[in-house]
Amino acid sequence: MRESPGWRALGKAYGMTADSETPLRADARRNRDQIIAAARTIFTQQGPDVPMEVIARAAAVGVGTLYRRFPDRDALIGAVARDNFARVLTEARASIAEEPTAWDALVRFLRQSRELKLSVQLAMVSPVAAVVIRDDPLTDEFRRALLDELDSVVHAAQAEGTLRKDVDTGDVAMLFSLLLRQISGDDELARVAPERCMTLMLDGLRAQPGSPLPGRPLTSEDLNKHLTPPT
Amino acid sequence: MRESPGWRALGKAYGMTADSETPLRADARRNRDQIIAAARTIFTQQGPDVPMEVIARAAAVGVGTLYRRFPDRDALIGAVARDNFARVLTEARASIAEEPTAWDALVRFLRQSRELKLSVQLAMVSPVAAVVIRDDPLTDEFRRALLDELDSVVHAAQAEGTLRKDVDTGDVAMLFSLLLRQISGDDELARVAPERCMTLMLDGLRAQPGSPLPGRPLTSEDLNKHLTPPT
DNA sequence: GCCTATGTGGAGGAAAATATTCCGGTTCCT
DNA sequence: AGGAACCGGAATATTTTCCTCCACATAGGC
Repeated sequence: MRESPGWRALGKAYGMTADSETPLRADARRNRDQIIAAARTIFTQQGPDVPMEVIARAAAVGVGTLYRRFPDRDALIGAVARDNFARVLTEARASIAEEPTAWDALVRFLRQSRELKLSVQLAMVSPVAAVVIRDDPLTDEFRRALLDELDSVVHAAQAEGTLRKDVDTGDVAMLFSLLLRQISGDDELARVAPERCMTLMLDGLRAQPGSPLPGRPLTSEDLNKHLTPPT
Repeated sequence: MRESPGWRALGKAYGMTADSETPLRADARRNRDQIIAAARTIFTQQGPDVPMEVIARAAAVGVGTLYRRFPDRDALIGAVARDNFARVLTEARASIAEEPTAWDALVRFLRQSRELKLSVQLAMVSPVAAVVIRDDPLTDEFRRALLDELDSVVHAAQAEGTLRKDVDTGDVAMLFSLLLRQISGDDELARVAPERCMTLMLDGLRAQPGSPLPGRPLTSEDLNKHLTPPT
């Protein structure tokens, strides 16, 4: 009868922010991290509506363990969101700090960041997750901080003359949020296409265009091959 | 016991291509069209995995009617796919015939075509639908014809000098397939964003950039408003 | 090494979502 | 009018998903 009343509610509101309650046994902590890592991957690919068991399997853990650590899906989503937003923020700051120009920082940030995908997915695509995020003050804080950083790069790039003046942070975020959905399959097309699209989109953003595209042009024959032969 | 053996298989393979079997009573035909129309809308928005009853309701029809006309989901998907591919093909040909330049034809085709969205969704995003399409010779024919048309516009635009030379039909299709997923919600952001993205992407494709963007720049504050206040 | 609080896996029953059948009643067509 | 074709949706079957529970395992202080 260890559970005092309100324990669950507290856990759900603030999550396990490292310092909460008893400091988890070593293996428990490891499992918890695996769960979040697995959920991060799967949420990115399939959205936050996948059955809990899928996540448990991917984390090499029993469903029981998952439920013990996260009382319901919302708790899990919340934890993943906090973790993910923090990562994105870190990446953004690193880009800004390490790249010579604002444009380079922007490009690096957008290119390297698979994490960003998940953030946008959680915040803007999935209605369920959006609610969870709105109700979690910590996540909300991360989100604000992130947007501040983005704002500063975007405006700096415009001051540099590398980013067109008729867009703003919202446009940039929206544009790249479109890279969300994966093409099904795992052939060359599915692998190369996102990079090419990314480059084309960056050319669209740039004040003057002209970047070379990676890979070779994808023809309609490529699409055919993607549709027909696998089996 | 009207159903001779093989009837279902035949119906599934070729679908009701207007001339199949007995020519359907008037009300039946009407209902069938409503079903396909409804399915088209819903598939576009939510993908082809929605419960059958949702489609029936949207078509103002009982589930029974739906199942009578389409023995299973695959049959429905097949019918919608044929209908949709045919529409896209028509739109493509109209664009090519009526626009003065290849670039204009391309832009019009990509802009106006909500249908295209569904085609790409069915053919490339949903694995289930992809299988159905692959197994249906008629749909396959449509798809080839469509890609031929696309090929010709793309190459014509390149010959004109309006489309960059380092892309091909596959790139164009992929890029716009990204416009698939909607942002959740129905506020200004959700309404304006797609158009802006479309224009940015076209700028990225264009040999020289410079189109004015519709609407006003979306700021990070716009994103905030989208996330917080509704209720 | 031993002991116990803490943690684990996953079977299994409850609940929800979805698919599919069936038939009394209605509508079209000649 | 009259019969074949068709309709709606309640009822039933099936599948998916959730979540609890407990016999067994392990970490880690002593």
